[in-house]
Amino acid sequence: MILKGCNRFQMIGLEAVAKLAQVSSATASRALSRPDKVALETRTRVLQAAEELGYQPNHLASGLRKGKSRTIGVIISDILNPGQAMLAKGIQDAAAKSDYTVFLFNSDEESDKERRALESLRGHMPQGLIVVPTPGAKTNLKLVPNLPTIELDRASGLKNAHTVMVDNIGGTTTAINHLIGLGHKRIAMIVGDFAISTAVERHQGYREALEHAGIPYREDLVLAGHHREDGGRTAAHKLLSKPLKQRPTALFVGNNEMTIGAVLATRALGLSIPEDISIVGFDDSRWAMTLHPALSVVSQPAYDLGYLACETLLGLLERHKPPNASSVRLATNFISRESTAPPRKT
Amino acid sequence: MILKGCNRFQMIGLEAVAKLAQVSSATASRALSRPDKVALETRTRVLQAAEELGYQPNHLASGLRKGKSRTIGVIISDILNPGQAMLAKGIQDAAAKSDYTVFLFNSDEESDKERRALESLRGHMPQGLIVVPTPGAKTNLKLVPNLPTIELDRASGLKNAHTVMVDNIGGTTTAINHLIGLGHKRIAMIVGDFAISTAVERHQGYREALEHAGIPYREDLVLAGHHREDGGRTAAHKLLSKPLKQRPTALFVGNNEMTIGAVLATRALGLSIPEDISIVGFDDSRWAMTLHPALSVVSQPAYDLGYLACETLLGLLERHKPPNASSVRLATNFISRESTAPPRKT
DNA sequence: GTGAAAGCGCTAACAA
DNA sequence: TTGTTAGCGCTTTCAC
Repeated sequence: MILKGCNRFQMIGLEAVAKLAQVSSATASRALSRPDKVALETRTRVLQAAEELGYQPNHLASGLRKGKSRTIGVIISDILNPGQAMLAKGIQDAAAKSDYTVFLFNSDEESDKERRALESLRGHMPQGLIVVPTPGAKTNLKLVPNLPTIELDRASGLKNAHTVMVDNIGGTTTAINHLIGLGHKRIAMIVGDFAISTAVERHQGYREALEHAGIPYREDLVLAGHHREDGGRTAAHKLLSKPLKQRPTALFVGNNEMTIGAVLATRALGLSIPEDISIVGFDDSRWAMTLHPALSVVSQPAYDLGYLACETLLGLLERHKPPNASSVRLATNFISRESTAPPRKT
Repeated sequence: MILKGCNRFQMIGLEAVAKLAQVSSATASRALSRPDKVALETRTRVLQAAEELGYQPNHLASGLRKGKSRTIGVIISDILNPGQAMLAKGIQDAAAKSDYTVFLFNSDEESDKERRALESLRGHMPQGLIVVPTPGAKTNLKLVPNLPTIELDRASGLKNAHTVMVDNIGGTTTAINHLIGLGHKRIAMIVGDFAISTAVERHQGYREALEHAGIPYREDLVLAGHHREDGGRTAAHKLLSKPLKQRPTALFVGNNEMTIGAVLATRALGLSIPEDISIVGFDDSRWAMTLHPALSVVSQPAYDLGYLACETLLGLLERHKPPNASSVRLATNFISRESTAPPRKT
């Protein structure tokens, strides 16, 4: 035990500050965290001492004492997905503004990883949680009862949950209406996993828009792509291999990854966008913009979504009694680029 | 103080486990964290009690006591950059494997944000740090002396630093040699900020490759793009607006963001890739693949880089005396796609 | 192999 | 307004 403190890189404690300022450590603590409870003169002395010594509070100690830690847990589904990364950034920025620190995890859409993340998190005593729930979240979240939680981007289905999401139905109907407006009748959709609320809602939006326009819903034009590029490719391939008369003239794809697959499948089949097939994706990204032709998309305010989720959570933490379940919906924005055009005359 | 424990969502402590197992809390602690110091029979009893109560250790308490917390800090430059996101993912996965938890921060390449991140981090007593250093890191890192640190992707310039980077020089010379091999003579480069080591190294690789081939280095063919899309666009515009005889026939761009700008500038000028200009970027990404024509790039093993950095750090933490500064370089991989071709005959 | 007791750094009663 | 004191939950001496 020669180098006892070698692992502690922060050794100037409140005690030291208190001594230098010639007060008790209790006063020093108060001076730093509840200024109004201390004489101005004492306060300045303490602050100066703290400054001089380069004092940094030990959050582990104060967290232990207070049962709070100025940290929040964040579980997103996949940091590599630009939309999710944007969510994370919005959260980070909002958290930093209020001096909260973020524990970040990826679930990779796996319920199991989500559970493990929650287990890790638990011991660190975060004060709140923001989660993009996997299908298993309804069960997993029981691991952290009483932990104020915001569900982001989609809903786990848990009652009394606070959610921050986009208007998936509205976003989708806008996109579909755009296609209908261009004259499309055979509009296909590649949907995600119905265990995820966004997939359900986008599908619903698609259906509603068609019905509203008096276009019958056809099951054979709706294929599942399971949220992955591969799934999107396979589904698109199947849809676009139909005989010309049955082949859809427009394709709406329910998420980012699947859209890439769909575009690649289209290219592979030698079809051109938008002449042979109009395509609209959900969620904007760099590649959607730089793609040739540039992709029309329903874009989500991902940064704002993350930022708002975090602000909502921190709001919850301030008030002692969390209000009842809240549900926020942000509007999407349809961006018309080059991947949509009227169907080819037959 | 009616709902005393309402903020503590984890209330089953070691004490409770100990009582159920009919041992002292000291023994319970030992049973869980140093099994060999406890009789097998006692151990199983404790484990069972812990299981039964759903005991979860409080990392705040153990961290406080031990001066360690099973957390590491990670500061990347920008989570929205796919390469950086990939680094983060590699780190996360490696950390999770060893049951470490990650505090993630973005510096956005701003020295100031980096400093603030370090300040936040400090109080949480992370056991180590992985940082993609900003130009101010040399100063900022003094905030956390004694904190085992790995510099990732680039070097701060600090002596005795542990670094995990790619072979920027080798990667660049391969790319330039490829262009030279195609017959290019006027090869331009858009460089990054020389305050960042990768920019310096890539520039050096460019220079060396040219010299090695006997092509004179021309300052007017090297422009700074400051790492941003905008900078890339401006620089490319300037380079490609030269009279045909002086205009470069190939362009090597020093990073991701700038490459987008360069490609967009090229399109805006009505030049076609690769007929009018061959372009090679540094760092692969989804948009580079889906771009039309698909972009030839020097790709980096970003996931491995992150994973390795984290493993290196955790290795450092296990051994008590960290070894001397280490420096790891991973190889890059040149991916030839459609954006490079022989120069047009004049 | 086990228990009693001290204490990590901080904050919240309670007194003064 | 300030100091004294008693822990937060855990680990680690030091005895036994």
